[in-house]
Amino acid sequence: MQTVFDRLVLEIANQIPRGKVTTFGEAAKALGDVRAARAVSISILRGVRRMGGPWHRFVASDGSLGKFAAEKYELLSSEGIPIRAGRICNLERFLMRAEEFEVQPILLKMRLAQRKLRERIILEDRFESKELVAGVDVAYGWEGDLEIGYGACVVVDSKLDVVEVKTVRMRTAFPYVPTYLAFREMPFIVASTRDVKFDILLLDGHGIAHPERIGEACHAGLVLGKPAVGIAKSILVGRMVNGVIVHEGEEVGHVVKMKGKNPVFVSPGHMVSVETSKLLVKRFWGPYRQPKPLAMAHEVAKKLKNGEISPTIDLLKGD
DNA sequence: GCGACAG
DNA sequence: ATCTTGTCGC
Repeated sequence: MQTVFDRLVLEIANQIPRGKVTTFGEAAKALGDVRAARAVSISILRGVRRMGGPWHRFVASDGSLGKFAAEKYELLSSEGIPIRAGRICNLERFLMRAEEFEVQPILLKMRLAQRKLRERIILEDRFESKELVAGVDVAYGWEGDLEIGYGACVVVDSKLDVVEVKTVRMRTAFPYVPTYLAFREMPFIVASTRDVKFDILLLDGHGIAHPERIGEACHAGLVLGKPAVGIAKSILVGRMVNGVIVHEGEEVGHVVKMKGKNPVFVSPGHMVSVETSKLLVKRFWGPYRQPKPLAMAHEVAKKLKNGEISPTIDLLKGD
């Protein structure tokens, strides 16, 4: 119950009267995008339920109860909701739809922000140098109902030697919602790269291979004013055509397949071309399943989460 | 059962 | 991404 998203979900929960229910999807739509349905359910379970709120008035779109069905059955039954075979009967009769909620459509606002920001994306090579490449990654964990993120930035030089490592620990400000990943991870990217010297940024996720053509790598490149490349393990949008990711008729990225490794999907974020993005990923690969800076950042973030190392910056207790 | 949506 | 025992493959 700590993020803006959690507070908005709670507002929705408090607008459902006794004898009514809503679905995770309808609540997500009220917030501006059905894609947030999963995030809504997590927020309900870890936030609203723990604080004793009306968590039971949220069900799946087919009327099934979902997690803690037995407990939810008792609570809904006592409020007059008919349930048979684990499903609400005549769901539409008791359902509150998205339009009935009065809540800030935060995801819609974020989508508009993405559309405004994407106008500034440059898909041409604009390098000062290609000597120092930074990789950033974030690991996540829960402490009760508080979600904590552990960010790591690792910089390597042209010989693939690690020249700098910076880490940060802080609370997560936004849940994971497909196509809005940047809003979850940008705070960690900004904090872990602050005062770090590098020429190119690599991160887990997509660049322009995104439904709005502005994935996390674009967002990060724009905010930091640096060339940035996205490297993902699966496709978000588009189809593979001869090693190229094609979305709505445009070439938005490449499939890079290194010997003995699973393929990765590479798309430019900012100040780099589609072609150069691919070459850079190969150039800084190393003996891992992804480019060395990313593999290292992943390891460091995991160690930080496990308490094996302490953070350069700890925003949990000041610093 | 199908389709599947980065991390 | 995280949750997790035993299981599979080199």
